[in-house]
Amino acid sequence: MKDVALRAGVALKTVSRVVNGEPGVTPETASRVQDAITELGFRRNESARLLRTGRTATLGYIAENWADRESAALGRGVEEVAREHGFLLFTGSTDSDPAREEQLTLSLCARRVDGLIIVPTPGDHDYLRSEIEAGIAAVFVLRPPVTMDADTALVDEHGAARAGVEHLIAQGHRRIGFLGGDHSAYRSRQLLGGYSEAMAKAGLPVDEAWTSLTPEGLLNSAVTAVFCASRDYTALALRTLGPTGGSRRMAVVGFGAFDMAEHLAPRLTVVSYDPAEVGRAAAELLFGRLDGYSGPDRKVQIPATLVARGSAEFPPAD
Amino acid sequence: MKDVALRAGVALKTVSRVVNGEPGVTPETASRVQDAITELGFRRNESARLLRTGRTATLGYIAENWADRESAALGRGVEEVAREHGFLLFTGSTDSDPAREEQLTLSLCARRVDGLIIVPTPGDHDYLRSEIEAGIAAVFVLRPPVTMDADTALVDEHGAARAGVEHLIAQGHRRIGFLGGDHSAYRSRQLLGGYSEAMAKAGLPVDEAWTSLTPEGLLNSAVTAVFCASRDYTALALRTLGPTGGSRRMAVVGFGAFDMAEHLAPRLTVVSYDPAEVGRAAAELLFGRLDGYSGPDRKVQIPATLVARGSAEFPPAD
DNA sequence: CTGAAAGCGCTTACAG
DNA sequence: CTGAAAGCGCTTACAG
Repeated sequence: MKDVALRAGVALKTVSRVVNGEPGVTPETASRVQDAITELGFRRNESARLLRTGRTATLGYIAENWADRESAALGRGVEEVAREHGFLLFTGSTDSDPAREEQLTLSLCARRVDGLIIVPTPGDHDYLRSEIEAGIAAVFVLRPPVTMDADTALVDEHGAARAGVEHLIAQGHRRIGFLGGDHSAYRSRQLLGGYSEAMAKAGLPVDEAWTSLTPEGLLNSAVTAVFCASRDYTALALRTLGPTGGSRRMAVVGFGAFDMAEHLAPRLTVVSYDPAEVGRAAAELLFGRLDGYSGPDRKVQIPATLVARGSAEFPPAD
Repeated sequence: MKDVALRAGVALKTVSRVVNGEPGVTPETASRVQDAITELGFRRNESARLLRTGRTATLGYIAENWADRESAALGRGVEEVAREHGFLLFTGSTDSDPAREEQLTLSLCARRVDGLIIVPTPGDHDYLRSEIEAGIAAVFVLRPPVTMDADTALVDEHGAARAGVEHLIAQGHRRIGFLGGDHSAYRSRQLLGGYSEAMAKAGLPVDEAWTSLTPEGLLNSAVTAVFCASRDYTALALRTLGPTGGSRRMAVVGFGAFDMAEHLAPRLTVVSYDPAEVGRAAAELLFGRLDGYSGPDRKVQIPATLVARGSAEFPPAD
C-alpha cells in the first residue's frame, strides 16, 4: 500500500479511500491510484485491515468428525449463511475428545474469530466463559453443552422416535424394541424418551428387555419390530436379520438416512432430518448475536421426518 | 499486552518473551508477568503476531461441495496433516462454479493463507498465477487444473476401472457396458480409459452402444454386465434393474463406496478409494512446498481397491 | 478533495 | 537479564 501511494504520488490515506471505494476522491486521482495498484499487483492484506477494525469476519465450526456425513452436511449449512454475510469459515474436528475441543476452540479464539459453532464434547465448557465475556459469540449444535447455557440448535429426536414407533404401532405391532446402546448419550436419551411416550400413549407395556436389546439378541427377542437409534445400529440390525429379514421377518425403523434405503432387504423405514438445516439455524442464531441481539438464550429444534415404505413392510408375525 | 506490561512493571518485550517462552528472563520476573497475565485474562492475539511474522499458519481447502462424502472425507485428511503442523484450516465449497472458486480463493489469499488445496472447477486458473508468485502454495486434488501446472494429488481411476472390468471378465462376461454419462469430465475419461484397456487386453471387442448406455437403456442392451462410473449411476442402474437384478440379472460393478453395499440386491461389487488419503497426500505436498521444496511439480496417485462379493454375483446369462 | 500523525497488538533488531 | 524504538499493513480521527 505504501508502494502504491509512492508510485501514484499520493498519501496512504488516499489509496485506502480508493481501495475501500470511499467518496471524496477525484476520478483522476482515483484512476492514477488504480493504475499503480494493477501495475504493482497490490492486494489489500485483510488481516492487517481487520487488526485495525477489530472484527475478523471469520467463524469457526468445530465438528465431532468432519468426515461423517452429519457433521459435513451441517457444516455446509453453516457455510451458506456465513457466505451470505461475507464471512469465512474455519473448521476442525474433535473426535469427541474434550481436550481437543478446548485446544481447537482456544486457538480459534486466539485468531479472534467473531463466532463459534460447536458440537460439544462430553466435557465441561468453562474454559469458554472468559472468551464469551471477551465478546466471542458461541452457539452449540446437536447437543446442549453440560455446564453452560448458550444458544443451541438441536434436532427433535424425541419427536423422531415417537413418529417412528407410532408408525410401527399403526401397522399392528405391539411388542416393539429399542436398539440404542448407550442410554446416557444425549441423543439416545431423547430417542428413548420419544419411544416411551409413543408406547405409553398407545397403552402398550414395555418390557425392560426390549429397551436393552443387542443386535445379536434380536433373533431371540420377543419383539416383532425394532426402532434403531442410529445408522450404525440400523446397519447391525439389518446384518443380523439378513437380507430376507431373517426367520423373524422383523420390521425395522431406523433413525438416520441411508443411501439407497429403498434397495435394502428387508425394506427399511427411516426417520431422518436435514443436518444442513441445523447448520443454517445455528449460523442464524450466531449472526443474531453478532448483530446485537443480547436477550436470553434461544433454542431451535429441527424436525425429523419419517420416510415410510409401507407396502413392502413386514406386518407383525403373530 | 501493554496492560500486562504495565501491571507487571516491565517492558512490552519482556511480556513477549514470557509469552513465547524465550530464554533470558529471571524466574522471578517471569512469574510476576504470569500473574499479571492470568489476572487480566490476557490471550495473545495471534493475528497481530502473524502480521509481524509474515506467516499465518493457515491453510485453505476449497472443495466442490463440502456436504458430499468425498469432499468431506478428503478434507478430514487435510485437517489431520494441518493439525500436525499446527495449522488451522479454512474451508469453502465451489459447487463447481468457476466464479465462486475464484472469489473464494482470492478472499483466502487476501487473508494471507500460506497454502491452498483446491478441487479445481472446469474454469481456468490464471487468476492464481500472481498469488503463487506472491508466495502462496497451491495443490490441486481429484482433477488436474486445465490451464496450469502444479502439484496434484489424484485418484487412480484408470486402474480402478481396469480392475473392475477385469473382475467381470474373470467371471466370464464378454459383453460389458460402461455407464458413465459425460465422457468429457476428467473422471469419466479416466474410467473409460481403464475400461477400454481391460477390454482390449482381453481381446474383447467393444460395441459403441455399450459405452453410451443410459440407465433406462440397460434393460434392452446386449450387455450382460455393466461398470458404473459413479455412485449416482450405480444407484440409477440398481433402480432400473430392480431388487432382483431384473429379468436381465445383470452383474454390476460400481465406482465409489456404498453404505451397506452388502445388503443390496442385486449384490454389488464396488471399486473404491479412501478420500482421506488423497487429502493427506495433498497436504504433504503442500507442506513440502512450505518447507522449501522448489523442484518440479509432483503428482501423487492414490489407488482404488475392488471389494468383490464373488459368491453372490451373477454369472453371464448366456 | 487530500494528507500527516497516531494506533491496532504484536515482534524484530539493537542497546544497555 | 531487560528495555526503548521502529515496524508489520492497514484504518481512524483530525486538519487543512
